Amino acid sequence: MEELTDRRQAVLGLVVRQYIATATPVGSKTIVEQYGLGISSATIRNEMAYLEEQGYLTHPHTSAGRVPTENGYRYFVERLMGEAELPLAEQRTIRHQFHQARLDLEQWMRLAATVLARTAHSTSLVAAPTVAQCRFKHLELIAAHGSRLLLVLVLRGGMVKQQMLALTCPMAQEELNQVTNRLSDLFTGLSADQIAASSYLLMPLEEQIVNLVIEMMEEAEARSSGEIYRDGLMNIFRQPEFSEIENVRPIIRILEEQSLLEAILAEVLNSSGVQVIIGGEGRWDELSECSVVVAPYGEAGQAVGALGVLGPMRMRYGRAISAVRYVADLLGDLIYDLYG
Amino acid sequence: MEELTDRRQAVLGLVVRQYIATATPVGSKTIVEQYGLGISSATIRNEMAYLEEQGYLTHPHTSAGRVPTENGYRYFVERLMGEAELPLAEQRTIRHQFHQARLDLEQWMRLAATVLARTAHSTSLVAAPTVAQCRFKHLELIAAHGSRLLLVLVLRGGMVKQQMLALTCPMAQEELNQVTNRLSDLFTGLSADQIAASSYLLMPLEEQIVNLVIEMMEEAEARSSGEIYRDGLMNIFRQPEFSEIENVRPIIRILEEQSLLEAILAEVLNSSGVQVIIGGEGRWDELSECSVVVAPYGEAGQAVGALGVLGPMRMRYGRAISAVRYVADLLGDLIYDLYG
DNA sequence: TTTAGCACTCTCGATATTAGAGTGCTAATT
DNA sequence: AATTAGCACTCTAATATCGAGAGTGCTAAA
Repeated sequence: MEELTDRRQAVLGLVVRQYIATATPVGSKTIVEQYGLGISSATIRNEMAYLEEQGYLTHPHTSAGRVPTENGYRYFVERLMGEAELPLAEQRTIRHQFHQARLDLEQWMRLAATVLARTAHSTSLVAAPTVAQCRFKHLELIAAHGSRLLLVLVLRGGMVKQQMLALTCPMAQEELNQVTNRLSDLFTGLSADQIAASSYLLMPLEEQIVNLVIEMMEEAEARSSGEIYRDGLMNIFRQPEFSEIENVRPIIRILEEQSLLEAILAEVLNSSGVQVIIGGEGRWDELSECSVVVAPYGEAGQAVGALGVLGPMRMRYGRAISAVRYVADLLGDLIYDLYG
Repeated sequence: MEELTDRRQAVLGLVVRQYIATATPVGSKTIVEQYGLGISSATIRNEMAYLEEQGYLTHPHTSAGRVPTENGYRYFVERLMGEAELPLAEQRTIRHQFHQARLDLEQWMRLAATVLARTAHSTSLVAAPTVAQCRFKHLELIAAHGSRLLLVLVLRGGMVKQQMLALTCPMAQEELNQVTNRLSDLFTGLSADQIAASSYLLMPLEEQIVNLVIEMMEEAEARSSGEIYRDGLMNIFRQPEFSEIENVRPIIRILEEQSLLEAILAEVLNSSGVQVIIGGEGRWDELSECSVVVAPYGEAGQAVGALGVLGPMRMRYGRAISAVRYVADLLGDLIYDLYG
């Protein structure tokens, strides 16, 4: 990405902004009329031709205005757009909404999705955080009807997992309490691996329970276990580029295909800060007409999740980026505050 | 809904079937060619005119074939379609999928949504069951970092709720255990109302916890607390009637508007058996172009949920109804088996 | 009661036409 | 050397026209 003269940068910036605002190819005359740079339309045409040659703009057809290419958008986002923060009033509103929600991760996820969708006028995606290595904190066994058993597993950090279990023969709650106490003593603070590696003498029942506990802990560590919260699907269909159903189909597919979303969100987990993926960038052709703005949140190396928005390439990047950044930071703080 | 002669019923049935299959207005000639009733096209035209007069068919325009009206579909579903069961092979596949999933309500919900969407070729909706009146079974208080407290509430029937709680001052796990024991003794088997009405002498901490417990139990009883699982959004967009984006918008709105879905699903909770709502039936104009097939599942009066599919009016009702019925029954059995 | 026959209506696709927007180039201007 | 006015040229998108074809409703005959 080479240097452009100031004037060319200005022209590129204006074309991108104008196209984002109107969804219509922008002509040289429009630029002069809207933003008059003290320059004639002919000069702008020359500059546009140069920018096209360099791969920042295209023509839908001979006699139409210019449209940014993926590279054009990228240059815009990286060099021209400038940093923006969410307006303070909006920040306050968002913060307020989170603080008056209950201390509950699931509620927060849902709220984050809603807030992001509304703030960025896009479709939002929020993946719950997963812990890098979770540790046993507490186990509870509760006799249910028949020989059913409810196993409640609490992990350090406050994550709770539950699972029903069918035994071969019913057990009294008394016995279960003994098992609970014994296992809790043995395993408190251990990771799944450590539990698996430990070789205590276990009774068959205990064996069965321990295996399930290990399985549950491993699942908690696995990405892909978590749900992905979505909102604002409507927003994306309001955009004129999706007035044709064929353009909509890939989007729906993306949003329904859990694994694809996970792949995209996983990408960002090991990095930090907001990332902008424009038009799939060759790696995801399903996203060819879209852009994604994502960021990880939470404590690096410990519990991290990812959130972001999905919209047409013609996205208001400033707003999207600042919204994603703000919500990610906020959610990180809240989680840190809740779970330590 | 008056009686129709056999021949008129036959014609209506064929028109509906043909239209469902092809999405094209069906003319008298098509009927003769496809299904030859030993009758000329002119006679069929007469019968069609009569059926139109009675409100079972319409014309998109003078020179097009006939299209069923909402009443036409309703007559078809109620009188002409006949009962159908899912093919045994398919039943077996579905049952197998459920049995090899884990004993976990959430997994089942998700699976039910997937299976329904695939089997009925529509968009599916599955609302988790809510209990009419839930009863306290077990409470666990777990000290978290700082003065945070994790409260795990188990209800009779195996539902588990968790909630973080911020105390004014930190408490040792010992003390918490005492509180746990005391409250568990007092409240086991009681409903939220009964707990609220009981007037034991409680310490401020206990007071706080009890209030939260009541709140959690009430929330568990409230409809609208539960998530609604969806799947197969794609299926609906494959239908030719949704090739225009304007027709799609209301659908998306329905699927995003939690409250609307709840209203529809709630409708069915107090009835029993599969219900077919064709074209909103005047009550939901958002559904004007769609049909919904829903059924409750679970134990009436105890834990009931609802599930169904949403598709174009031109839906394969036989398949949809049998799929919904089968999955509802299966899920009911599984839940009964799991929770007693 | 059914049906053959026919005039009539309306849609859908193809084709033609036109207005307008925007470009690229050339020659003049600064 | 850079900028700009001017103009020919291209392409789209909207609109109008037209004919083929599908399907109806009606009438009169079987």
